[in-house]
Amino acid sequence: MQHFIDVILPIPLEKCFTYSVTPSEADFLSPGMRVAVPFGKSKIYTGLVSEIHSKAPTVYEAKEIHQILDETPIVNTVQLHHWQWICDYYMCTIGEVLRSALPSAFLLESETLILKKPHTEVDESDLKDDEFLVYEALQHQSSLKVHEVSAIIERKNVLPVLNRLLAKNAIVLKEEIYEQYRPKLVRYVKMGREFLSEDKLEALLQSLSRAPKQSQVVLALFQLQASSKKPISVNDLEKTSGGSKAVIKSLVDKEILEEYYVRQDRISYEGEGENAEFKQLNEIQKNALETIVQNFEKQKVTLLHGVTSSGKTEVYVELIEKCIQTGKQALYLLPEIALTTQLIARLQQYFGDKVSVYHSKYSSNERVEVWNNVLHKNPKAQIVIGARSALFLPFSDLGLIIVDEEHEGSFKQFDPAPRYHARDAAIVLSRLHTCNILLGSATPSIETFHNARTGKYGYARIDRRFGNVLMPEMELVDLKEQTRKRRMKGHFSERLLEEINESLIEGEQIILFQNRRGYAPIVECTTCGHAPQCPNCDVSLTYHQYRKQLRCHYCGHHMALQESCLACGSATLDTKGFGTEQVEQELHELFPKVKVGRMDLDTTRGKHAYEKIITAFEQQQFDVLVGTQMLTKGLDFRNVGLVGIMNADSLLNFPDFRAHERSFQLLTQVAGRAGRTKKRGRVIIQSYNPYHQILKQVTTGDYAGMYKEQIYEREQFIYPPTNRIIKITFKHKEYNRLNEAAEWFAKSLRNTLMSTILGPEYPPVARIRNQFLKNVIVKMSLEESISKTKNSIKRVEKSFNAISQYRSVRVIYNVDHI
DNA sequence: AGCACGCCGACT
DNA sequence: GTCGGCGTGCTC
Repeated sequence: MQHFIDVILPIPLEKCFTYSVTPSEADFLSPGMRVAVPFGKSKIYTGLVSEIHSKAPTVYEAKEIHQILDETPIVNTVQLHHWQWICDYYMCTIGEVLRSALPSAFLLESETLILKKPHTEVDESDLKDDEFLVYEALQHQSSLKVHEVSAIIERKNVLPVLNRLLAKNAIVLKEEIYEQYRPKLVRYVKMGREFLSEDKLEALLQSLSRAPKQSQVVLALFQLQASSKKPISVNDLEKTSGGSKAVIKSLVDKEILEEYYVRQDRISYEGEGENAEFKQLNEIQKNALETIVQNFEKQKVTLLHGVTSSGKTEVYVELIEKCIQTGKQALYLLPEIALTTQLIARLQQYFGDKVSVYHSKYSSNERVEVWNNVLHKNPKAQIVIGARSALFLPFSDLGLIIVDEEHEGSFKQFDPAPRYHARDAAIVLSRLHTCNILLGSATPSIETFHNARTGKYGYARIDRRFGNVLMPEMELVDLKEQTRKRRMKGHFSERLLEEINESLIEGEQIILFQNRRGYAPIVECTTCGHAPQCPNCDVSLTYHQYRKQLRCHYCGHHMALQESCLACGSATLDTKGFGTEQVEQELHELFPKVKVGRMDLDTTRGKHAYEKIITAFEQQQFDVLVGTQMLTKGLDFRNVGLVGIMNADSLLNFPDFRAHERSFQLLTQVAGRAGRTKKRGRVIIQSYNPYHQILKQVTTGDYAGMYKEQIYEREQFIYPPTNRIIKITFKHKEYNRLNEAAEWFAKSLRNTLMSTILGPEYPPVARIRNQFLKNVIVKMSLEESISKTKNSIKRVEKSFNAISQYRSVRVIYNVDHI
């Protein structure tokens, strides 16, 4: 009987690929193991075995696999089911899910090697110049890589040359794959066996009397060995002995020292271990915990709705403790930016080295280690705290998932596919594991709160801050009036300045929030009205003062700021709008002595920049922190007495059905940074529209009112949660072709679907990186079958792709888009 | 997604 | 005349 395997390849293709295997391979393999398989003319890819069977494909000859890469599966069957759900629900291919789920070091790709053909003589005069160069290089080196060849002949396209050399019988090609994961090895040394006794050592030191450095190293090593049983790394020896690497090496060469390697984990917790006492929960927290546990017993997804700084984390800690006591694994999901060292350190204090962290700032090798620890149920990874991609780890026995800051839009992956929502995918995962899941937020998303209201989810509430700290006092400032009365200094109202002054006198710190980075989003000529635009995108360029640059926030295009207008030549340039840089600068002018820090994408570029700013602010190295959204997430600063929102309108006027919900959440969260200790914090919200309903609801903490109004609007205008939406984006570099294609698609959808179809419409930024964009939104009632509708959409896409002018237009699905 | 194949302009 | 541009089609 012939044997075959179905393989998932990390490429965006609907089809499954079948390869043939030998009986013994079929016996050895099981789903979830990686195999290297030939794909296309020459490439070798890593794929994942999804099924082993004996149904021979009918329309093609299955290729044989190249090699088996794993001894045991690295992905379990629960994961495969979960991935299948993700690709079905979010309308992408399982290959795309695979690609984003596995750490990249697991996905090896082949590299073509060029070798000299053995036992053949080539007439060198027969070779052209560049061919000769390659041939010549191969006389000295056994093999060349493609990029090395391209360096030798100083050209990008090397294939013609290689093909000619192949034809002339001078070279052969070989595909090679490499394991990318390398364990970290640490070099240790010990005394050679012969010199272990005291007298031997003496003799040795005698013989080294003319090599003072070497004897110094030997002595140091001897002392180190005597003082502790621990192995001694080369680095340690180098430091204590003062001898260089070369000295140590020569000792090793003389076999006086013996070196050996030990595999070391890249990520390990060096702290004291579980030393921190669990904080005693207060009555309200206890009640919440009890409600949660009751809901868990009913196997319900549960929402923990606790105001900012109400001590949700302590409740999580209790639940995690309960979970790990049963020997099960726990997953704690957070938005990327909320994964701060503050929080991680806190959890490590409670759970010691049982905590592993997993997120995008980790290198691929580090991720492989966490993956393997989870896979082997290593106690080190019994608790995983991570960003959305931690959802893909190979949990086999999950007991609890916590999705903290559940309302955060960044849980939804935007680009590339799979465009999944980590909260919703986590709920599905919890079902597959029959495990408990808790969603936590101070400002739940309308969706989640709706589910709690209708009884689908359990609901627990903490409506008081921990330690009975009062909610901050909020005040709205009317910018219109302030401007009319000429009470503004730059972008600061009189009230805000008063409060800043008072806080500074009190020695409290201040956070100022402005949801825009750079100095000003528009530079405009007051003579002719010209404003520099990005050549690749339909946006005006933002002025960044620190480099005197105009930058595009969509494609990264930048140019120097011109002294005079590029259109009319006059020097009457003015800026419109303002960003964090300008707030920072005005502060410097208004309060020359005050130290100001800024936290936005521009100041947090480096790997640890983010941490540095937070620590510096924590240690009160500056008094004021100006920043964007980043400030809102899970930061816990003790000494902040005042939060100022420079301009709330930029949030409220966002052209999006979630703008109001998001404004409420963002403003409430920023405000929550104020007064987290005994003294009541103050919040000043500046707005041109202070009577806006949402602002009123923020200041009175009226979540219920906000929910009631929003849910009514969502129902009226056919949006989630009372309906479902799928956004389809079309992308192409030709304006006309895109329009025609999008129109065609929308028309076909209207003909085939019951659903409401919106558009096609241009998004607010209609061109990015020279690609025009157009959106169609499919709105479905909850009664419609999602899978049927999705299938119909896929069928429309098929006929769409059959039209040759349209085929090059990219179609991007975004299910439940944020 | 890659990558080969194939057809057209701009250069040694 | 070749080199290299990117449109089109295929990958078990």
